[in-house]
Amino acid sequence: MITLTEENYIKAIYHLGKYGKAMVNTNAIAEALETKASSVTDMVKKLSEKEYLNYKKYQGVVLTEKGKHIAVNIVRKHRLWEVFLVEKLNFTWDEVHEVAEHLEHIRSEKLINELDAFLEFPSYDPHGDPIPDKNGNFKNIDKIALSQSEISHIYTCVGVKDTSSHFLKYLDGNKIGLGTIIEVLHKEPFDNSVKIKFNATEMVVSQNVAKNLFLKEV
Amino acid sequence: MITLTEENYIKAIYHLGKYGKAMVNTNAIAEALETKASSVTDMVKKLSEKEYLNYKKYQGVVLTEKGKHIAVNIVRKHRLWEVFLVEKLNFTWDEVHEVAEHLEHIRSEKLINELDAFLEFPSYDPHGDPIPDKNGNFKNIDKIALSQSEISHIYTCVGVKDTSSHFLKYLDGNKIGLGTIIEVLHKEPFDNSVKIKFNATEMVVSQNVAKNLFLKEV
DNA sequence: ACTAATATTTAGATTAGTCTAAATTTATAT
DNA sequence: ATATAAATTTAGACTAATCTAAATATTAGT
Ligand SMILES: [Mn+2]
Ligand SMILES: [Mn+2]
Ligand SMILES: [Mn+2]
Ligand SMILES: [Mn+2]
Repeated sequence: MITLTEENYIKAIYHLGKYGKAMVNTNAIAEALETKASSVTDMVKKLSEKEYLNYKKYQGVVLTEKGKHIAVNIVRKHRLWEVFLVEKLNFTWDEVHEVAEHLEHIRSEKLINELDAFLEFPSYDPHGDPIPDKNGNFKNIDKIALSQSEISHIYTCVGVKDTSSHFLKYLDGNKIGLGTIIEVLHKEPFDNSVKIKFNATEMVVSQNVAKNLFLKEV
Repeated sequence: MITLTEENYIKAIYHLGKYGKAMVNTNAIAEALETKASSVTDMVKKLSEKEYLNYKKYQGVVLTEKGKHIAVNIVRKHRLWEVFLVEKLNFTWDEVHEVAEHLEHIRSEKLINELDAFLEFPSYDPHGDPIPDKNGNFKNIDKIALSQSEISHIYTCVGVKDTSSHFLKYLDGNKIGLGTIIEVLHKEPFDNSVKIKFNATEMVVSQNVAKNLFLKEV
């Protein structure tokens, strides 16, 4: 049996280990879960014992296949619930995360597969993140950050990296959302800000914004 | 802050105290929650401390208004989720209880009120139990058990008392469900069995069944 | 009214998850 | 190479929820 807390650790480690990084270190996990490093050490020993991950003292952890499988299933549930909340219950994309954080732990194969069908097997969640299917496969779109874009090219906005309420509300306020068509007008080398144009509006966004907005060439 | 376990105790006490019974006793709670009497005593002290109920040593407990409010809210969530599972996700009425047992603890005002609206404000759950509205009011239908029925009267089946999978599957197997029109043909004094007729079918049901099937005079 | 059976509470132990503070290891910087 | 800083682990303590076994209170039967 796996506990809710264990699930949260495994998911956090999965997300932290996603981009490169051979090993995920203790402090990173502690920060992600808003807990203390000493608590992480304890839990990581237990998860290692249960073979959800491999743990090298003072080095960090790597999920096993068994651990990855658990993680992907939680991500699947999290993102499907997010779609449900936005599509069916009038939640905005900045409201869904907190509730999905709890719904993701409800354990019922039938529930999640029926929900998937009810939502007509969505491939992406409200933040543009891919939703694994019931076998754990997800179609990864090849997206780039706005900061990686090329001048005078035209892109569609397909996702966000930062899913915090602050950032999402900033985008809402500026009428940028998934599907928005963006032309890159200028990239300022001095502060890495980017001048963009969309729906006849021109605006300059900071490097911070540019790094957190994902695009796909149209 | 109230824990998931506390919520389960409060809900169990609410259901046990519903019919008459001034006080709910320790063993009844222990049985309902499949735990030991000593655990109940501990928890009941804590809930009393937090003013969710009044506890008289060796006598039992009664929920306070504060406790009742919590209980009704959990019941509301439980029954709304049950409706969702049946209406939208193809669950049968004997499959919903277990999952709803977990979903009922998800805490989000918006979630539950939007779900309520999405389901078009249902008044009854799949077992015929009334669903409290957001203010905690529920319209109680005046129903009687089949065992209380009168000969040659005609009734509509409006609910079940026992919501166990066993009983529900028995009803399914005999094509009895909510909405079924039933005529009472004979009541056998010897064993309290009842002979009924519905959809041109005649059958005899045991006292056990007769006590767990709720009817309303048509 | 007294005894026996039943119900309930207490005492003490256990497990999961967490924390602070101290000890240890690894990384960095002269 | 050595000292210092940063990261990590250990030790010991705490809370929530549970259990078993023993003690105590209530109820029922004669
Ligand atoms: Mn979570
Ligand atoms: Mn998301
Ligand atoms: Mn529950
Ligand atoms: Mn029900």
